[in-house]
Order: sequence, then C-alpha cells, then structure tokens
Amino acid sequence: MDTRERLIESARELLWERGYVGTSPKAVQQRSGAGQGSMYHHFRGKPDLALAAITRTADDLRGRAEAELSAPGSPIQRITTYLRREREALRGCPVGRLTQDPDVMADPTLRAPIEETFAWLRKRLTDVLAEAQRQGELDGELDLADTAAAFVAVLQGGYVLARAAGDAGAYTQAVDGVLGLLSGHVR
Amino acid sequence: MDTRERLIESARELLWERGYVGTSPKAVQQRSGAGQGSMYHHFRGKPDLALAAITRTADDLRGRAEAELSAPGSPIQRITTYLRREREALRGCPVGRLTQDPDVMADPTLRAPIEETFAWLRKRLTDVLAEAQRQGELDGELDLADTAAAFVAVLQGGYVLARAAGDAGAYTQAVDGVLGLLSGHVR
DNA sequence: GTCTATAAGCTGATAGAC
DNA sequence: GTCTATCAGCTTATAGAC
Repeated sequence: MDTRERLIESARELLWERGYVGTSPKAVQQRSGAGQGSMYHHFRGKPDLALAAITRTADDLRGRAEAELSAPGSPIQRITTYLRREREALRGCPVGRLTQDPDVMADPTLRAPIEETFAWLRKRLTDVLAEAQRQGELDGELDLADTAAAFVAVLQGGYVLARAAGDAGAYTQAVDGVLGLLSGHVR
Repeated sequence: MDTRERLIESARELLWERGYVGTSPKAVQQRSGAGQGSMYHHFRGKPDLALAAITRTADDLRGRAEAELSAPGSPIQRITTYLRREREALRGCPVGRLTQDPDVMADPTLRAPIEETFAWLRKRLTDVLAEAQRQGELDGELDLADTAAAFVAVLQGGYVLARAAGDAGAYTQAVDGVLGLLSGHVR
C-alpha cells in the first residue's frame, strides 16, 4: 500500500472512530506513518482527504448492500439477509455517523456522498419491496417507501441503541423487532 | 437566569449542535456570556459541565416521554402519540447523538445518563406494549422487548435519515413505516 | 464570583530544503 | 515525494488579583 492509500485508509478508520470534528490531520499522519508534508502533497487539506475517505466508505457500503439485495432468493428473503447481516454494531455505521458531524453537513461536497448513499439505499429497498408485493409475498397494505425508510432507520437506530447499551445485542433486538412486525404482512 | 444556569443551557445547546468533541469551554463561555474564570468557578472543567448539561437533557427527554406514555388513551394510541410527536428532526436527538461521541462513551460518568435513558425508554415501551397485549389490542405474536427496541431505533434512525436527506420528512416517513408495519398486529 | 495573565500542547496549514 | 521549520489561533486549563 503506497502512502496515499495509507492516508485514505487511516482517515477512514479515524472518521469511523472519532468523526470529522474529532479527527486531526496529525492523527491521520501518525496512524498512516506519513509525514506532514507528505499528506499535503497528496491532498489539499483535511476536507480533501476526508472526501476521498468518505467516498470510498460510501461506495463500500453501497456495494455490499447491492450484493445482498440482488442475490438469489425471494425479495423478503433478500431483505431479511440484508437486515440480519453481521455488523459491528458497537462501532456504529461509518456513513450514518457522519450525519451527526456539523462540519460535514455544512460542506456540500462532503455531505453529498452521504445523502446519495441513503437516498440510494431507500430507493433500492423500496424496489425490492415492490417486487415482493408483485409476487404476492407481501400484502398490499403497506406504503413501500415508508416501509423502506423504517428498515433503514432501524439499522441506523440499532447502532445507537447498541452503543448506548454497550451491547451489540441491542442492535439485533431492534432488527428482530422490525422483522417481527413485518411478519404480519408477509405471505 | 444566573451564570451557572446560563453555562449549563449554553452547554446543552452546543452539545446538541456540535457534540462533546466539537464543543470547547471557550465556545460555551462565549455563548453564555460568562468569563473564563467564571466557568471554572462553577465547574471543575469541561467534563463536569458536560455532565450537568447531559443529565438535564436526559431528564427532559425522559419526562416528556413519560408524560405521553402515561397519558389517557389506549396503549397503542399512547405509543402512536409518542412516536408521532413533533420533533426537530433535522437537529437530531440531543441524547442519541452523544452515543457517537468517543470521548463521552469512554467516560463512564458521562455515559451513564445516556445508557440509563435508553434502558428506561425501552423498558417503558415494553411495558406499554404488554398492556396492549393484555387488553387484546395487540396480537400475541410479537416479542415485546424486540418491538420496543425497534420503535426506539426507528426514532433514532429517523433522525439520521432526516439529516442525511436534509429533509425532516424522512423522519416522518420512517415513523409512518413502522406504524404501518405495526397495523398488521393491532386489534 | 468574576477578571486577567499565563502556559504547554494541539490544529490546520504554508514554505522551502532535500 | 518526503522532510523540517514556522505560524496564528485554539484548547483546556491553573494562578492569583479584584
């Protein structure tokens, strides 16, 4: 891994652990083993490096979701697989957490990949739910966009509960809870 | 409002807007109009002031939830009222957001009120759901603790969606989504 | 109680040598 | 490409006068 790459990966880790406000260029340099001048050679500054890190993290998240949501299986099975996937609940969501960062939200460039990721995810889940409805796997009572928003919200809120409780089980409980609610509308 | 009080209220606002890591004693002093020495007279330092602010914010949240959950009306009505209550979705949850703050989570004293608030809320919702089940308002298929966790998670995740989208409507959609799912189990 | 002075270390860079 | 030097301003206090 070259220096530029190590800088991006270190920035991704620190943004996940400490957010944008809590991550200093110096901390990134130390974790990556790069010097001061080296970082400013590869990136214009903190926002530029953060953008590279955030973009990669967002692409990653999207890639993994797409793999599960387009896998073989019935629509509801695919959604269940996606929701139940093992996540490091106590670390929080590397994309969702940036939503709480005032300096990220204030910068349209940094904010864009986050906005796009969630817009894409909600749309993708809405589409899979529509598939389920067409195939008769899901009843016709649900508003699909609302349901998709609820699913994404349960994941994001599950991270909050897990961190608050200091227990990854809280995340699993929230997911189980929404799947239990879904069961009244399936088949 | 005396100086001590203004310091606490300013700290609450800044913790909500910028989190613990993003809030400096200087910023609190400027917002409150108190001087350097004044702040350190009333509080031992940043963690001590933050604890006063967080405790008050947590008590507030709990008080408002209790008022709605113990109001007149059927259990499901009360839960619906609680979930649908007007919230400033774009500002995020003043308690939940602290969950993302590494320095808060690393300090057991600062962390305690957050952990307690969510534990209390989940328990309280579980109890109201149990009431609903006893009264036949809710079917017997749901795991109540899981369902309660899902409700709290939808609220917390709803804030994330709203901030990501830059639109408070995303929060409302998530709440509507989970209430739609709940409808399959009511009555 | 509130004020000013002081301080060691961090923040987010820029400049220029190697 | 990487390194060291430098910098103005912020961070989180402590000390002591008023």
